[in-house]
Amino acid sequence: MKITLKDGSVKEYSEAKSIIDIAKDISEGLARVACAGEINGELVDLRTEIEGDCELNIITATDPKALYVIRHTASHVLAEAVKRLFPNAKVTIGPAIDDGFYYDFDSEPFSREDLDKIEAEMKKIIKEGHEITRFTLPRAEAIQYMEEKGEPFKVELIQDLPEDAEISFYDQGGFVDLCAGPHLMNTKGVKAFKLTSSSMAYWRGDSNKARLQRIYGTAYNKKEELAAHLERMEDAKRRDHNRLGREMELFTTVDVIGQGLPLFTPKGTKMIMKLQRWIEDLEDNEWGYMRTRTPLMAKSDLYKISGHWDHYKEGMFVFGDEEKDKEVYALRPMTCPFQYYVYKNTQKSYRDLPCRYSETSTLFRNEDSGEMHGLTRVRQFTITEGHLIVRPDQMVEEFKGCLALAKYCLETLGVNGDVTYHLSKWDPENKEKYIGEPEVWNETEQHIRDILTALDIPFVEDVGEAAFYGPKVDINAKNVYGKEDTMITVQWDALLAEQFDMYYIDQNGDKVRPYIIHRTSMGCYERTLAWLIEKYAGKFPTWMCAEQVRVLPISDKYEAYAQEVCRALKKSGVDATVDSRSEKIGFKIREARLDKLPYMLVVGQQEEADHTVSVRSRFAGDEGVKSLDNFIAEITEEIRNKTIREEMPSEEK
RNA sequence: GCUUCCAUAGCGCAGUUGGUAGCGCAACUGAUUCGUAAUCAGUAGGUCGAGGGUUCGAGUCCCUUUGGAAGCUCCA
Repeated sequence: MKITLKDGSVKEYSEAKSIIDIAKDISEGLARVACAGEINGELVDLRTEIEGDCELNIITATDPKALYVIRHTASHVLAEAVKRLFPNAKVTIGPAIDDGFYYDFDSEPFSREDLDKIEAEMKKIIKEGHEITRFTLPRAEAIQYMEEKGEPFKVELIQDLPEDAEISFYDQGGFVDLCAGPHLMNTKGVKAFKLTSSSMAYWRGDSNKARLQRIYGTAYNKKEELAAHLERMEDAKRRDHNRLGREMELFTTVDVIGQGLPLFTPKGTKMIMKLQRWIEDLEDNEWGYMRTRTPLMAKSDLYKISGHWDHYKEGMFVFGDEEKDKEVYALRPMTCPFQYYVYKNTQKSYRDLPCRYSETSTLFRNEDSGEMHGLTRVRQFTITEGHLIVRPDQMVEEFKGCLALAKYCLETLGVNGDVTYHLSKWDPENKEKYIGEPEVWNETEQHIRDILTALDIPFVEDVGEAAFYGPKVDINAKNVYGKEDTMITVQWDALLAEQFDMYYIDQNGDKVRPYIIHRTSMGCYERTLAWLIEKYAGKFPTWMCAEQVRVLPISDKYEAYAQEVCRALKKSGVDATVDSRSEKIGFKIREARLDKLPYMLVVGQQEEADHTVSVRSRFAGDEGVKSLDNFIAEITEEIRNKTIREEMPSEEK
């Protein structure tokens, strides 16, 4: 057989040979650093026997793909260490994940001290340098083997595998774990790892099943890479909006007000208002939207028509008891039906469509108490929410327009490169969660697929993520810790018009059901602000800053001029303040830097005499002396264009 | 809702085997009037989240409870 290597060279063997033996054949050095193989692009174990012609890439420790194998082996070392220290713990599963690995145990909870002990034990196991060997058993024998070892979770895993499956195990010096691999050849290959945290997890993610203890860790090829990763995690903590947003006094929470109900301070409110004014004007002036203003609550009757009463009652704040009270009200968890009744206010002709309604809409959702987090999961939030009532023949064009608007918003915020697009589909296996016919679902999903393809937007498809009334496009972003949240959603709805008896009159004078697009252009302000805080680490583009310029008089003598400068800036729409405290200029600059202000204007005798300002910015440091008029012209231009200036390297002290 | 951890001045923290509640920043008062990242001096601020228990004595140990964090589950 012929084996083509990565560099194009070809090796020929007369009989089947394992990848590790091929590596040894090439050089002993290569065999030492080999972590896995890649046969025709598929990651496989080094022990894999190659039987026919193929392309082989031997993955070495420095290859990023090796991390998956290193981490997987690290999770086995973790399991062995736990079994040594806690013999009663039962092992379950332990995969490699994006930035590390975890292993779930049925055990008493682990404390940080336990993790430290386990970490020390893992180091011992690695130092002992156990050879890792692989063997297989027929299914029945595998079950018996794991039963004898007293590992019921492993038995359950094997029972789910096909009858005729050959079950693979990995043995590292006596510790044997059911595993599909791939793994390193020796525990020594785990060179740099750290256990990061422990938490609770359910067996197979099912809250009705056993509660397990999950230990998270991370592993890298080199100690420096591990250190860099831990440094990134520290940086993420510094950027965390839930911490930085409070530090910067953008928002706060109060225990007597309640969980998931953030309060925005003047600074945070100003930022949100800048975003809101921008979006409202943009939608109304350039994208043909009409603004509505509808109630924050409604009688249960409305939600019964919309289907929310049956599908989403648990998530709503409901006032009153249906048994006792004549009328029951609920705060709205969405805007849709309210805007439908705006549409229904007058009879519409086909000429009136599309009707693009938008509203800066406050919504209420009764999330579970453990779900709330900073500004990203809250019980009251305000979203730039809209519904487009369109003729079926306009649907594709309008849906495209919604995505184009969303993309424009993301670009302006400077975050378009950080998102992923998802086509969220229904789940045909779970029909009771959705309304409408399967054919309609498949048809609309294909329409959206075509639109995304036409717009040249790369996307992934997620089963079971659709709204109950239709499929949608979700635009997701990751937070500093890599957790994904939906920022923007555009939803296709060919069904709810029926429930609300919405129609328009077509050319023939017939009543026709319109289609509906549920969409947001920038998402909800709370979540978007959280995202911006983390993206910019609090150093926002000038246009969205609550305080854009601070005028710093050298001494009290120049306060009058400083106030004059400030007034001139405010008159031009720039958010400016004066730091008139009797402090030294160095101190005022330090504070302004810590407040992450874009611009500081130092003014003293010279500036007052020449009607100039000494400009110091977050982007370029000392920008020199400019005439006041010039500075105002520049900064108003920067704000109007929503320019994102490049930050200079941090000189924080 | 579940598991673990945490809760001490406005914020960030320290507080020894249980023995008189502390530090830094901020705040306030005064002095200083200064040219690009911290001027000096002083003052005030706390039922140690709440409730109960053990003890001669609890910030510290135990129980209950409230809130926060991480993770899980859920998410129109």
